[in-house]
Amino acid sequence: MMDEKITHTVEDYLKTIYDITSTHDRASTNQIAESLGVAPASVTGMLKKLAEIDPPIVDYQRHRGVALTPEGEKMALEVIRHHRLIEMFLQQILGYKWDEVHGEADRLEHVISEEFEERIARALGDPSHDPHGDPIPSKDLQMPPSSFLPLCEMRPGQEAVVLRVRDENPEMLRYLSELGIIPNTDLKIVEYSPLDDNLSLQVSGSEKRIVLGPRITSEIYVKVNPA
Amino acid sequence: MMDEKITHTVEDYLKTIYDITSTHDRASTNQIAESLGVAPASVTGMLKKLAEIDPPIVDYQRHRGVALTPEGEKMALEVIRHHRLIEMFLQQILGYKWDEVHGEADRLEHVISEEFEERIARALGDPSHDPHGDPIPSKDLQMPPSSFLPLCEMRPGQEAVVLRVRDENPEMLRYLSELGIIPNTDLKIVEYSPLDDNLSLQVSGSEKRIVLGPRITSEIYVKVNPA
DNA sequence: GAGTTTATTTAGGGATACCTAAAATTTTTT
DNA sequence: AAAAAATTTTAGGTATCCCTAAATAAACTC
Ligand SMILES: [Mn+2]
Ligand SMILES: [Mn+2]
Ligand SMILES: [Mn+2]
Ligand SMILES: [Mn+2]
Repeated sequence: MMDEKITHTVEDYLKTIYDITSTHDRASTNQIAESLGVAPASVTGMLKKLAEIDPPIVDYQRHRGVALTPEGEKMALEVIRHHRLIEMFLQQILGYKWDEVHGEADRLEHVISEEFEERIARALGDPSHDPHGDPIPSKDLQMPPSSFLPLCEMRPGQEAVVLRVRDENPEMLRYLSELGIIPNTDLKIVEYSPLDDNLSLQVSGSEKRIVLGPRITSEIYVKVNPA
Repeated sequence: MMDEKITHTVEDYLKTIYDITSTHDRASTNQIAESLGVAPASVTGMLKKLAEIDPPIVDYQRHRGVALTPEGEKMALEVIRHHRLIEMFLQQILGYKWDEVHGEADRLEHVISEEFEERIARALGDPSHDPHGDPIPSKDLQMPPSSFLPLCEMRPGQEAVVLRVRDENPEMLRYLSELGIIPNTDLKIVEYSPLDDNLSLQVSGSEKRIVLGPRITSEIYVKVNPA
């Protein structure tokens, strides 16, 4: 039947599939299992269920992973909009730090009403990005266009502005904000060491050199300044 | 073991038991079943489970219903504090009407962190009562003292101030606010009709007579003005 | 205090929603 | 075409919450 009730867990599956398919064609069972911290067999079971819903919210093909159907994508964007608006709201209105918002938003995103969503969106002036620079889908679920590259692909001489930092790791977020690396920060790449993929860089306005390993630089997304 | 994780359903049981035992010695199985909309046998099963938790959160005696233990009362007050702070927050900060806050709060109360609780309490200036006049337990879970009588016990000639209105029925709340009957409204009882228990009364400052039946007047709580 | 009524418990199920380990299968790599 | 890797199936499990019908216990009434 149409309009199946969706559980929190299903919403988390949809978010994960959305995330993976933003960089891959389809999301594999193992990728999903890894990301959600469950066994692959659990994922297979769930995917088959999601493909049986009418209308199907995923396109599942045995041994070739899943992609979201248009219906599934809408539902994923709905949850993502909730999550990112809530993060913004916690930071702007309740004074949370940027490393404290993700966990709370992960719980609240499944529970708030459309009314709540609309009211915080209005209170925040319909923001297009959350505290980590993640784009917030509009009310009609259009994702704001944005093109960024991972910092790890930058090379010496290039200058770039930080657009986005992955928000799952609070410790990393605290570390980066201590270094002054947050969305809108201007960076200059000074050195690249191919052996360990470390990047040495400077925050605009400071002389200090900062060295970051690939574990970190792959979680930061930037836009290169035109030379 | 200590520190069992409590489900949302259990939190709802605790709230219900707290509510019933505010006017009765113990809460009977059937009262709880009625209030939660489940079968009496389901309640019995749940109560036995709650009494088995270490430490027990209810004192359950076959055929004599339950009362909360100190531990259970703490947990109930914790949820009630969440609920009422959230209601206040929705009304004061997000601009909800007083009849719209209850449902949203009923979902959010189970999900917010202590951090969230503290931040909205601070943002609201540590309120002692919610939009319906319900007392909000303090951070250390003391219920603010308040003594009120149901409006239905008032008689002609008495004057009283509205302290509290039961918040479960949004339609009634809308009706009452149209009549100007909200917490802090001063009322004067004009007439009592013993046959149907109707009360005729005036809102201070208005000439208009308002007639309310017992279904409504038993949901409004007041403090009598000293004559 | 015996019978009636009401409240509660027992006994037995069912649904949902999720999970895992190990064996079997399919796909990919070499 | 083997071997390796990824995926699926099988078989079974956990936890939570809820239900009805019938038996039992307690409370109430006369
Ligand atoms: Mn929404
Ligand atoms: Mn974010
Ligand atoms: Mn609390
Ligand atoms: Mn209330």
